[in-house]
Amino acid sequence: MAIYFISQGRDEIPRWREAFSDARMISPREVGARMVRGDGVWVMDDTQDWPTLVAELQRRGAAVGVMSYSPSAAEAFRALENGARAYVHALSPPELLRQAQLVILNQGIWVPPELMARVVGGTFRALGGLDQAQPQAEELQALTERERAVTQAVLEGQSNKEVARTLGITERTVKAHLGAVFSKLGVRDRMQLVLRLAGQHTAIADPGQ
Amino acid sequence: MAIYFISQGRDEIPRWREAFSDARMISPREVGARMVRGDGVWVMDDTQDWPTLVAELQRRGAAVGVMSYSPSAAEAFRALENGARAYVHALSPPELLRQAQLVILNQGIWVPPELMARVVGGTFRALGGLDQAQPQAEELQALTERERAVTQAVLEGQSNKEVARTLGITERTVKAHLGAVFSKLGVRDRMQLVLRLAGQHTAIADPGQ
DNA sequence: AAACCCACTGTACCGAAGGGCAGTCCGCGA
DNA sequence: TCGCGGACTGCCCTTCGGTACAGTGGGTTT
Repeated sequence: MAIYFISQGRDEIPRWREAFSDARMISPREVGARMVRGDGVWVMDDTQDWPTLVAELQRRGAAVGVMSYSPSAAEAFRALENGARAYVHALSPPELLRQAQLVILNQGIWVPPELMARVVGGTFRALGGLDQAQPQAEELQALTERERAVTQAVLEGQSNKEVARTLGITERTVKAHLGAVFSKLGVRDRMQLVLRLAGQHTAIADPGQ
Repeated sequence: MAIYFISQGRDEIPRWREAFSDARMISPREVGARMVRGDGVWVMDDTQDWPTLVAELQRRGAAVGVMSYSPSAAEAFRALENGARAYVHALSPPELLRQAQLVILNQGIWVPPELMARVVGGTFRALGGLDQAQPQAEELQALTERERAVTQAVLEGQSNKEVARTLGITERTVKAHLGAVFSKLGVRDRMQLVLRLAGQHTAIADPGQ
């Protein structure tokens, strides 16, 4: 596993040399031939067309980090969107650089604390992180109280017999409720029910076990 | 630096114990008094009011990760919004858990590859470099080719008869494969199978060809 | 050649799941 | 008062799901 550093500027950064003593300076053209899956590559943002380069390296399995002398949230976004896993100030202390290096080599994302909130907050919502969560909750509104309770139990993997016992009713009644749920939600059986509502159980009122 | 684990469920996860042998199970009330700045805390999403707990722990300087049996983009978002630095499947292989642990202790963010794109934005081009990091793929690698195919179909809600038709085999054979899957993954029936692998079927769709 | 894994199939059994038909109780609105 | 919907139940039936027992055939390893 090798570490590479790419920059348009001819001089390397002392901090960086101090942080990664075994790393190698390399040109944007060379890196394509040298690097292998799992390598770490740090790209300075003064590099020609760095977003494209980052995307390419990432696609080929490298853990890519972007460095900048003048960090900005906008540029951090561009870096991350192109597959970079880290975005740091080029003059960060060596310990911090090593830390970021460690993180990205382990499939993590590293951004400066002050940008953290915007990275996790902004994009996610913009992309609709909550996409189909609402529709499902609405679907459940069509169910009666009892039907929801039965559905909840089924979503926990309980059999009809178990549901009957936990709700204090007969297995036949459980089947009756479930039948209503199936037709209301337009599913065939309990399998398709859990498939449709999987991961959504937190949205249903929790009976408290 | 200590590692804590918080869950409402009475049983701890073998995977987790295997990953962090020196970690300690702790209750939501105890953790406030015990933990100090820099500690790592893993919170299961079955914990009462976990988002608030996560926010509080994060505010006090802990590296917090959230675990779930049924990961979803929406829940990952909630976790990160509340200050968690990792969001992982509770049944992830130990190496992966240790990896995530390492990342969050170094101020990084760790999310499953399939959620990465949504956290970071843009299209999912992270696939190439991350294929070996998929937790569920790990889980399924113990299965044979045919067993995976059957599992895939079942995870789409197909009945045994339908699976048989789509794979061009007898229903009896489907049952045979499925039985093997059950025993290998330690589940009782298809219900448990779906509950365990739901939400990840997209990830196991392609390794076929 | 023997041992083994994988894919595949049949017969048979039993419990789970789903649903039709019928009926009871209760509360609520017209 | 009647009608209606929700919750609840019994009986009965069919299909589905899971498994035990019992193989066959192909491929690889020892």
